[in-house]
Amino acid sequence: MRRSDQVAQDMIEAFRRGAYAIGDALPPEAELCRRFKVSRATVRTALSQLQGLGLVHRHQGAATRVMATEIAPIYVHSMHAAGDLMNFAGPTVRKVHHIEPMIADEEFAAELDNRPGRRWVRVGQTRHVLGQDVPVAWTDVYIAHEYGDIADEVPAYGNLVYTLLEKRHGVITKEIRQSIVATNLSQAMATVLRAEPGESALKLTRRYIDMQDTCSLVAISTLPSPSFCYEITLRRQA
Amino acid sequence: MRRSDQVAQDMIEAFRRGAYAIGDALPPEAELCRRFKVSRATVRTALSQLQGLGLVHRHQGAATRVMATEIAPIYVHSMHAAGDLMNFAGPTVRKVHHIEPMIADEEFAAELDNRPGRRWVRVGQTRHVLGQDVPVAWTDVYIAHEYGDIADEVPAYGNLVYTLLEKRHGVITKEIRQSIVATNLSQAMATVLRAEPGESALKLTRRYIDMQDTCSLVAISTLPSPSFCYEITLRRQA
DNA sequence: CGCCGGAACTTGTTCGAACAAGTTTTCTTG
DNA sequence: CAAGAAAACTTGTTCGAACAAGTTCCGGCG
Repeated sequence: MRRSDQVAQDMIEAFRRGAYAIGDALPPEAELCRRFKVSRATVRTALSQLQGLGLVHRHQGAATRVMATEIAPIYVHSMHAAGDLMNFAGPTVRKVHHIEPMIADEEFAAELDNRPGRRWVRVGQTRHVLGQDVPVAWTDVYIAHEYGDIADEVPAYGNLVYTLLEKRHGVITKEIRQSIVATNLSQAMATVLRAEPGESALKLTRRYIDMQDTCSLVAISTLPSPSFCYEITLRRQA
Repeated sequence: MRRSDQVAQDMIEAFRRGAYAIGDALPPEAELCRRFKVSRATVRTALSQLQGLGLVHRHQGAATRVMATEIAPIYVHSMHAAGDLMNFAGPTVRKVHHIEPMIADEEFAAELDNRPGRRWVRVGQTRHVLGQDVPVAWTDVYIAHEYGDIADEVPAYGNLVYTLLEKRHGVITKEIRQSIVATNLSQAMATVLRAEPGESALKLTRRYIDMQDTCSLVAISTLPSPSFCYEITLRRQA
């Protein structure tokens, strides 16, 4: 175990024991060095960890103070937009199969935004690992009719479609709601993805919500089982 | 301005200029020291910043590699630990079926932490919606042998197991890595979950990582298809 | 040809030291 | 006594160095 981890753990234990009250000043770093018999670099690494856990507050010149004695159990998942939304093994490229206007019927609206009769442009595409012929996913991208003009740009666009919506129409995506369900491959889907019908697959639905709480972009991806694993890392927050 | 900030800024500028392609290795730290005429500590501080921005990946022994050349907008998903990790419709209760020691063979270690021969205690359990007889999920919880004593406490413990690990042994969970794959129900699993064999299901694997980057707890859940949908909302950060 | 061990290389951790920069305390002075 | 200046103290940043630990590469051996 790293020495800095040992120091951090000892201090967390001391907090738990009630050695300090909230607001109390910790001993100076120099004192902690003597007490734990380590260098200042090690003490500072340990204090950084406590700071990261939200246990202490540090400020140049002032003593380190206790903010909390218990670790608040909040985890965050941060994600770089273009990054792990579609996190396959390595970069993938898009191959557009068709672009067509459509109108959402009752049933279909439930999949999109619960507004039957709304007009959309559907872009059907596959995703491929560079150089590979077999696709790793099928995705239907639904673009609201009023922004449908960007559909023609999609085939030659390397990035995710929502960034195009932002560039061309200034529609800022405020949040992304993603849901994941398991499904069995349909006959048609199995043919496109070169897999067996009935095989298990993940269905990812992503709804992009803008500043007006309107959803103008929906992407529904189907990913055959063995080729895909959806990973998230949740980090403890300050 | 701090020297480390200056170095970081210069490197970000170099990325923007296209000096490196994605996947390229950066020069070694020693080379960067010479180039910027600063100490290794300063270079490392700057590289940490780039890492925090998601621009580079660092790993002991291997060269630092470029992950992205532009700083992408970040979306965060924050979550209360005990909350939506297992977010079914309403609260669920645990029902423990068996507790047994085991040793990870080659194949199984791949599912856990890639350390064959490590000893674990397996707790097999189902989850039930309050008052319902049919389970909504089967979960195998793997506890590292050195903390195996907490296994006996699990059946009567209402919370998630990792909080027990924290309480009894002071093992702080720094991050949770969750992966989701689609699978078909095995005969045995179908029987327990009262479903049809071959039906699609989600397999959730959660690895709890502590401060030393060690994994001492793994939970593998199987959730039959229609009863479960995994939802996340990602918000743009301020 | 493939496998394995070792050498070379790269990043991670810790040490001791010095100075910079901000805060708190003490003391001087009006 | 109060206000301001100085001193003492504390954390922040950087340096140089050494060793630990992991990865990559190359060459020898079967």
